[in-house]
Order: sequence, then C-alpha cells, then structure tokens
Amino acid sequence: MALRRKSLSTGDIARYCQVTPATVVNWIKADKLQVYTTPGGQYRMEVGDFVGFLEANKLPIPEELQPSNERRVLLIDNDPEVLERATQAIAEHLPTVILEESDNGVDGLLKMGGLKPHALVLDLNLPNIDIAEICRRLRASNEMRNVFIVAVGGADADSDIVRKVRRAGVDAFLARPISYDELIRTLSRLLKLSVA
Amino acid sequence: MALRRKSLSTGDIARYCQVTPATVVNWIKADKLQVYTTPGGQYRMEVGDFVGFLEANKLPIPEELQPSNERRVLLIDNDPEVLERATQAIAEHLPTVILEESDNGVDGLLKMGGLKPHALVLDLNLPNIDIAEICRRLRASNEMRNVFIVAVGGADADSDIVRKVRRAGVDAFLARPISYDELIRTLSRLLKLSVA
DNA sequence: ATCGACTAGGGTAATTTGGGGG
DNA sequence: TATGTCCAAATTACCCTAGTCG
Repeated sequence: MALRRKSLSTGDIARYCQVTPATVVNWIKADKLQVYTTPGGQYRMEVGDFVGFLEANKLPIPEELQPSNERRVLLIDNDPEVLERATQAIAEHLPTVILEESDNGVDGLLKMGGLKPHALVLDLNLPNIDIAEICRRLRASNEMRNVFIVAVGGADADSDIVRKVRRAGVDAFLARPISYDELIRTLSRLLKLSVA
Repeated sequence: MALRRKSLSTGDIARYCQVTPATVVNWIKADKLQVYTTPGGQYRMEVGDFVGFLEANKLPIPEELQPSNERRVLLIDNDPEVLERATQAIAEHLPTVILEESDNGVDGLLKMGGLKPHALVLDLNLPNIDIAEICRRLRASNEMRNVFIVAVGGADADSDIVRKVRRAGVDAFLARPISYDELIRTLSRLLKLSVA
C-alpha cells in the first residue's frame, strides 16, 4: 500500500532511486539530501522533501509518490478478518491506493471526514448506526457526494436495507462471503486503476 | 491540540515520531528522552519538554503540537434557531474561534474528521444516531480523545442518555432552553479564551 | 590521481512478537 | 473485558568504515 508512513529511511530512498543504501548515505554526507536523524542516529527524510529533491534533480518520480495518482479508499467493516484480507488484497493488487480502515460507523465517519476518500467500502450490517442514513447524507454532502460507495453484505438482495441504500445511490454491491477478487475488480473499475 | 493533554505516553511519542513504542522506551533507557514515571510505573513526558526535545534534535514538529491561538469549534444541533443564535453569540464574544456547524449526526461526524475541533457542542436529542456511542468512540480515538465535549439538552438530568454520556466523559452540560451566555462562558473556560 | 558508486564486515538501531500486570 | 503499557528476546534494518572498481 502506498505510504502510510510520512518519512523515509535511506533504504526506502535507495529503492526508489535504484541505488544501494550506502550510496544514499554518500549523498547525505555530500549535502545533496537534506535529512534529519533520529535520536538513535538513523537518517529520516520527509516524503515531501524527497519529492522536492527528485524534481530539483529532474529524476523520475515514482508513481506512488505522485499525489495526483493517489486514490484514497476507506474500508468500514465489523469483521476484523475482512479488514485484514481486504487490506492485503488491495496492497497487493492496487499498490497506489492509500487505505484506511475502521471497524465501526462512528469512527469510520470521523476518518472519512479527514481522509476524504475516493471510494468507500461499507458494511451493511454495522451495529448502532443507520447505514441508509449515512448513504443519503453522503449523497447530500457537497464534499462527499462523489465518493464511490461499495456496499458489502445484504445477503438478501430484496431486504429493506438493500432497497434503501440502492435508492440512496450506491455504486456497487458485494455479496457475503466476500470475493476479494471481485472487490479488487470493483475498486479498479470505479477508480480507473489497473490491477497489478 | 495540547489544550487538555499535558503529558504524553510512550505510545503518543511513538506516533508523533513514527517509530514503535519499544523504540521510544529504548530512547528513554539511553537517557535521550527525559521522562518521569507514574506510581504505576508508566512513563510520562510533558508536551513542552517533548517539543523541546524535537527542536534540540532538529526533528520535525507535528502540526498539532505547534503552539497556536487558533481554536476550532464544531456545533451539532437539530434546531436551526439554536445554530443561528449560537453562531452569532460565538462570533460576537469569541471572535477568534473558527466555527463549523451541522444539523445532523452523520454530517457532523464527517465535518469533525476534517475540522478536528478543540471543542464539540453536541445536541443530545439528535435523531437516528447513538449519542453515547459517539462520545465513547471519540474518547477511544487517538486523534479526537482530547476534544472538549459540551452536551446540550438532557432536560432530565437523571435520564438514561445523560448518565451514559456522563460516563463517557463529557466536559460540560447545558440545559434547554440554552443560555447563550452560559455557552460562551463554558467555551471560554474550556478553551482558555477571554470573552470579548 | 580523483571521484562516484558498489561490496563486505561489524556494531547499533528499530521492529516484531509474546507475556504479564494496571 | 478490553486497551494501552512495559519488558525481554529475536529478527530485521540501518550506519559506518575500509576497500574495490571503473
């Protein structure tokens, strides 16, 4: 998955630049790279500074560091196994996606406000919260109305909740048990990303 | 934020520095971090000391630890008149406050994630949402746990909802009908602002 | 000869994992 | 009960120096 972390080690930089870590250290000592050091003496560099360095030296910028290519996805599901397996599948097949996850509705909405995701994968069986209400409010919100909503669950396609969220304008449904292949295909289609 | 929180645990420091808690403990044992110990054996560090440490080591200082006079407040209430009058009162008496408002829970949580307010004024009678659940989740969230919560409503001080949110750690209660003077006094006290 | 990048090693830092007590 | 913290041991990643190559 693309950068959870906001700072890079020499090893990270070396991989991006396709040189050895020792070479990166040489650049640092030659003052070509501006880094800071941890209390333990390890070099760290902010992603933004690194991108600036790449631009200044006209080096190619890796795809996952280009903010324009970034796709943010929020995953809200009650089941920790679903979160784990979906995270793994996305990291493997959609490496440029920045993923956040949440196991409940309240925290999910909080994260949503901060992340402003391009796509939302939403468990229809979340307790203590009105899913259809969430979908309606999202579609009514100026900032969030364009988010792609993928609804998960709804064993019965004719159930009340499925009818309600369908009316609210959900973009895709996934049946349980989840096919992670199908999740990947759905996200790549909605986000216009190619599958790795 | 650093308004309410005056001391940091190893986990907090680890998050700020983007390392694991165990690494922070190593720094402490190597005398690179000056902390004190609670009677229960937990490490604690004052925010000010931590910022000093970051500066001394030329480490990047997280946004939310930068001293600032800015105060952000989110107002969630069902009643448009309450929103309007509270907005007016705050604009008049607490002019430095950045205010956002919402008339429902879902949208309020979305705004909350984006605004990351210092204080939240929350209607206890919001429909379609579990207020006590919100309070609990906020207190359980790393990013939001320090927000001041002012609960509005709860005509009956012994009602179920009031007991629940009190247990979740609400900072103040306001009775209905709202006294806007009292709202201003409460906010100015919590946010350490003087009333204009 | 100089410079920039790689290799190899020894020592250190950071992460991971699992267990225990508040 | 659930969460966050502390500790210890094992693993991985990193820094440094010295030496090699082109």
